[in-house]
Amino acid sequence: MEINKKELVESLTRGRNSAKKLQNLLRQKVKDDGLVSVDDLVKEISQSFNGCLLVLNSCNSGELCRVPVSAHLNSACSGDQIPEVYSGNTGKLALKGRRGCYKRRKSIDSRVEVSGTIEDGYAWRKYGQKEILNSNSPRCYFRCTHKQAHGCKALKQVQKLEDRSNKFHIIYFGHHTCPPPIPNTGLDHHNLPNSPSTITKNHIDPSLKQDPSACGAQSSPALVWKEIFLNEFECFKNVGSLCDISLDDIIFS
DNA sequence: TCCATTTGACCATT
DNA sequence: AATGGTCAAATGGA
Repeated sequence: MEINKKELVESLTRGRNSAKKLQNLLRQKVKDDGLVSVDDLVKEISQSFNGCLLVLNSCNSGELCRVPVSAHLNSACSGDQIPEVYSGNTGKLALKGRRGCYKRRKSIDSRVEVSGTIEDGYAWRKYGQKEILNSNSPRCYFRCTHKQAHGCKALKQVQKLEDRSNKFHIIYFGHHTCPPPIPNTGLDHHNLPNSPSTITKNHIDPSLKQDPSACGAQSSPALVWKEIFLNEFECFKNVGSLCDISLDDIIFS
């Protein structure tokens, strides 16, 4: 695999520097004084990772292809503005009058996978399905099963690819704030249902019923960003040629 | 009874 | 007006 390492390092360095600035902003709660805005930093970080991933993807290696999304759902709306509307099934709270008063998601905190399986270990609940124009396959919408229990805002969209590869185009939005899944072992795997959308929280973590508060849902913004970079770094490492780069060389040195 | 899925309707965005 | 994302009632399975 031939990789333009210099270009990668430059792009990662830009991302690191921007991340540091953003981290300082978040830590010190420095208000935007006109020098650098949070939005600019976020955009720069995203573009930096885009550049890296484009270089990596150009190597055409591996079964799994992960690229950032730049063309999906461009909007200035924030997911935080989505009103909390509980399911009619629970009967806890139904803001019927506000139905549809939601905002489309930002594209910045999203990523794409093309994979032969839609299973990722997390428990997802399907909340919608749409026929998409010029596509034979419907798009399915999933949210984290722990959305109500832990306030986890992770979402994903799954659509079968048009070709005959039996692969799926998966778009993830947001990051899990619920407990991570138990790594699959040979013993555990056969206990999981076939469809990830039917994986219940008990399959993932049976202890949740006893201690629903042990989820770490109150992550600080700085920690959330660090988690994002950790995930991306693991992705880079999996490609193979960056094994000689340590995490400390990339992030938060 | 509880929870997940289905699916038509609603509504924001383009 | 078209499109796509989400809601929520209805339904079914465990």
